[in-house]
Amino acid sequence: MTEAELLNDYDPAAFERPSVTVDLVLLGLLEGRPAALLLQRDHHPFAGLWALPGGFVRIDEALDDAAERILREKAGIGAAHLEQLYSFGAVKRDPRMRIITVAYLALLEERAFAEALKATPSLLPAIIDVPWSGETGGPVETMGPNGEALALAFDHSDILAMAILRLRGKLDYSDVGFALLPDRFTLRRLQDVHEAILGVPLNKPAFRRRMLDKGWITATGDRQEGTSFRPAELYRFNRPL
Amino acid sequence: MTEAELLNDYDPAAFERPSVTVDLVLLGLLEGRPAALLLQRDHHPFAGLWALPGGFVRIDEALDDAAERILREKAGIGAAHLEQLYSFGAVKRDPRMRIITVAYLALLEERAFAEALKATPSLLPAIIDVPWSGETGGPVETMGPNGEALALAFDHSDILAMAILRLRGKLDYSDVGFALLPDRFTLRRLQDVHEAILGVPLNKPAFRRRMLDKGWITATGDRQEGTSFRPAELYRFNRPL
DNA sequence: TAAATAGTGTCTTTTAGACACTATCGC
DNA sequence: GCGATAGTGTCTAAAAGACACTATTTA
Repeated sequence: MTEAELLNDYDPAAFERPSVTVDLVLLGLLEGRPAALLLQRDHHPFAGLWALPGGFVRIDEALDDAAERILREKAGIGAAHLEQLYSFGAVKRDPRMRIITVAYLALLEERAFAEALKATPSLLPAIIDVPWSGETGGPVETMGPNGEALALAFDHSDILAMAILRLRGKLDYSDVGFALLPDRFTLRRLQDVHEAILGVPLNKPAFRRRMLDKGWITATGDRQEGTSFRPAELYRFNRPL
Repeated sequence: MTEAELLNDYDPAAFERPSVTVDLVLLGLLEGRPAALLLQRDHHPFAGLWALPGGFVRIDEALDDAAERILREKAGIGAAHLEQLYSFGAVKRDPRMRIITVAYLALLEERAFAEALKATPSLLPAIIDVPWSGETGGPVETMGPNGEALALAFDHSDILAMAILRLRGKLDYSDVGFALLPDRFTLRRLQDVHEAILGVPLNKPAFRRRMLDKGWITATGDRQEGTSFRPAELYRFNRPL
């Protein structure tokens, strides 16, 4: 290693710096299927295509804080399950300039999903088509409310695919499944969530047994209202995992 | 949103940019225990403490490429299992300036581990103490060859903890366990790797059954040599998962 | 009582743990 | 044969899938 290289190694000013953004996968359920909130781009590059909400990370702002801020600013949502997903750093992922993006996954329950749509009407809920491609997440397809395919900007379809993959992996041993549901929910709804994310039907008795045996949920004693059939019992998630 | 804010949203030059680095967790096995290769810092900040090898991401270099380059430059290793771990972006994680780091996990088999030590003698193999803290990864402790505790610079002990956590999570359904072993290995060695990473003893017959039933490994017909007891059969990993 | 969904009982299959047993090598 | 580790057979326990059955509500 030459003296110059050694210096470079310790002198950050010697390197041109990339921009860093945070992009959010705002994930909720639409008609029982996983859906992400997207914005249509009206400028170059990728004008007309759909993109994840995002923004630049400020110089005095932690990554997690940037994600929370963008969640607030772009979706009007104060709190949600928010976790870092992956960082995307291909050189030409943005044709204008070097931008590295740190993708975050935000899980919105029904109400928060609806509120985001109201707070920011330009957000479009796009259903994510989740084929059962085994554990290895194949490419995902995105479609608008009328079933039309949506073309995504940048590498955002990769980011979406990564989000689904992450969800699948964590569904069985973490609390992510509950983050998409309101405080009180029926076991059937919980199973719907799992089936939507996994893209595969599950066995009802086995599912109920698993959920109850894990001690994750507690029966409230209350029941669903407004059904035209036997109302299901409402359960609550036991916060401390 | 005001006009100025809107502009800022699309004008990256309006934001001061952070530096971005890649840090590597060079993980191998030392005396059957997980160990990471560390460098002692000789400058401020954290002079004297131990740190993960790392370097700045160049403006025309993808994140993955930066990780590979640093693997080459700092450890003299051409190829290894390399995967992105997590991005660390607290504001003051480096007291000098804003640096966001993208941590990568490199899994080195015995031979590569030894070669890295030869190529870069300043690397110290530090054994990572892995208590069985359930699935939630508690803090990890690092110790030098004489069993003395090593203090780590920056947030690097968080990064190490994340690496162990990731390994544990993927051990059972991915090929990471094999990345720490040479081409041909005995079932006992494979079980040792799993036990070292999980920090818990495993059942021998069950372990063998699992590995063979999954179709991940094939018997070579050859046997270990140079033992003073019954030599074990050598197996090979079936690359395509 | 019919329709619809909630919720359960139980049999089978699969998978994992326990543990002792046999096998095979060098010496 | 001894010491040491490789490798297996088998019982038991726990978990998951299949599938039909009962239960409870509204209309």
